[in-house]
Amino acid sequence: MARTTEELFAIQNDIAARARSNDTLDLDEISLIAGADQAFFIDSEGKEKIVSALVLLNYPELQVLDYAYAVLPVEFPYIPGLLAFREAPALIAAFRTLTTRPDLAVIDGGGINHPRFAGLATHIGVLLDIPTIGVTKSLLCGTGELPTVEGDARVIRYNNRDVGYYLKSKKGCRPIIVAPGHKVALTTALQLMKACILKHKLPEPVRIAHLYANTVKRRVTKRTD
DNA sequence: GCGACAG
DNA sequence: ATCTTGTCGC
Repeated sequence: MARTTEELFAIQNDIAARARSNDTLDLDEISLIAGADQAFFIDSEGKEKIVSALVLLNYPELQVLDYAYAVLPVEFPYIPGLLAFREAPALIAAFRTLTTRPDLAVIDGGGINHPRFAGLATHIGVLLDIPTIGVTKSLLCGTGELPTVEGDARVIRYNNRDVGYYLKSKKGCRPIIVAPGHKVALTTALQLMKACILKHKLPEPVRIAHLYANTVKRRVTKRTD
């Protein structure tokens, strides 16, 4: 049976309480990073489906080592603040197909920069017990100045707490938002994402995962006659 | 009550 | 997120 908003809020409060804001890994212990992103489509039966795509990269080289994905029916609507209940199931299914465990997962979605400090990245990190960082292109909540110089970052605050950063990743591009998800410190999240910016606005893990999500989507929606 | 609101 | 071609700028 469907759960009430109060129950979903309670789940998020519990996840936020279980989330760790300190580093669990030393920077030099990170060698395998996962990037995650989702794409949606309507199948031949008119059913809405979600594609959760994962890409594995070595670090700090950032070369693609492997890909993985999962396609599931969508059973929850998009509601700001409750994104995890819509996307986490498929994302977790995709992670379960991996034979190796990444040291860190960069997820396209928020982290602790969330009304209840439990965005998608935090949700996934706590449930799968992996260090995570959330990256988004727009803000759900919080405030912060917008950096204008490439490479510069400004803290984002919410409820009197530092919850992430605006990062001017490239000239001519609006700043992206970087936030800790689970088991990664605030400054470490920023440092790592800066190291993952190559020639594009988005960090390599999520940028490539986004491309792969669309590749899978096109593949599964391609007519087979 | 009104507006804002990750993907 | 998704519907969609070319085009201007870094």
